[in-house]
Amino acid sequence: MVKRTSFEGDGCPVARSLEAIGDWWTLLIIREAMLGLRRFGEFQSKLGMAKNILSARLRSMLDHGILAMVPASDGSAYQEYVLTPKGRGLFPILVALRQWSEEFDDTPEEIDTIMIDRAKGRPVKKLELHAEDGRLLSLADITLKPRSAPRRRSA
Amino acid sequence: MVKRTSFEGDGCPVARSLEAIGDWWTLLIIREAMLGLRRFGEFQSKLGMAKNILSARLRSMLDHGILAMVPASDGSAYQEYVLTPKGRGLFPILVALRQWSEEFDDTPEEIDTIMIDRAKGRPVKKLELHAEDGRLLSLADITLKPRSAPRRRSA
DNA sequence: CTTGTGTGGTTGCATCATAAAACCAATTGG
DNA sequence: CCAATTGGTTTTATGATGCAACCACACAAG
Repeated sequence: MVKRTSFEGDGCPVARSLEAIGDWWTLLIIREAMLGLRRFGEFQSKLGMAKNILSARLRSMLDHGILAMVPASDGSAYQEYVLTPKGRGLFPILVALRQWSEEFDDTPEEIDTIMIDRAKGRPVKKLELHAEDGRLLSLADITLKPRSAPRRRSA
Repeated sequence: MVKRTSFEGDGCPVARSLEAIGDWWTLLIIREAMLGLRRFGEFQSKLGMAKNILSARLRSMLDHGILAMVPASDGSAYQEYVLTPKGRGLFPILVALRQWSEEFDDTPEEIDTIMIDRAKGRPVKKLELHAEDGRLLSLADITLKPRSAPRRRSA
């Protein structure tokens, strides 16, 4: 089996997230959903992607509980795709991706939008990771610990 | 050409980041690099991936300036792969992926590690997005603005 | 009720990327 | 110098992607 090496059984939470949203198009669909798109045709025309791929990704996100179908909206009998709380929880990931590009992209002049605080119209600050006591943490300040090592048979 | 729809020309910074690190294995390689792995064989045996794919991903990351080759380290004539500042800048993305899994995974008991503050040995807080004035921002509090639209030089 | 149009998909290929294994060169070790 | 390890490349098979064509349903007009 070649199977594209599913990360389902992996205990690494990064791998587990990638299992759900690591596809090529998934995060872009979620980005558009966060900007308010809801209909199949809206995603398809905005992203310019093949309809079968869009269909497969939407179904995968439904299965993962990232999107939900709501039976109505503007009166028509069609359905719409809306983010669940789990889907909205992806927001920091999108922000992190955006800010990495803003900070390190080789041709930042090609970036066409900036994220601003709606209330003040000012750019947002960088995402920050803090300790429980409030200290700002970077890569060098953290480490990983086994969770609680329950009886984990290597079955 | 089918070409997998490269996002190179896209002005969306999320797409631009995904162009560099949206591959299946790239973020896992970076995760291991952040944990201290440096050698080809270390990545290959730790991740259990095919060597040709690892080779292609490492080269891609070198091209993108995420990794660099350093000619020595422990005295041997081999080379090692180390994160550049741009590569270390991916840290918030990894944290965001991890925290999303921790918060929303359907089977969180399978997650085998937690990220802790090295100094205190306590779990870290969630990533937070703040406005310039310090207010905590969520998805509903932000919007996107065109970067520098006014200059309408007719090409 | 029949035709027409737009939405929301599915189905077939052709092509590309990925995976596993075999192979190979250079390094190191004895 | 011979053998094993490291660090890959090549080969081949299969799964994923992309495009276009097709199809089902809703809705509106005649």
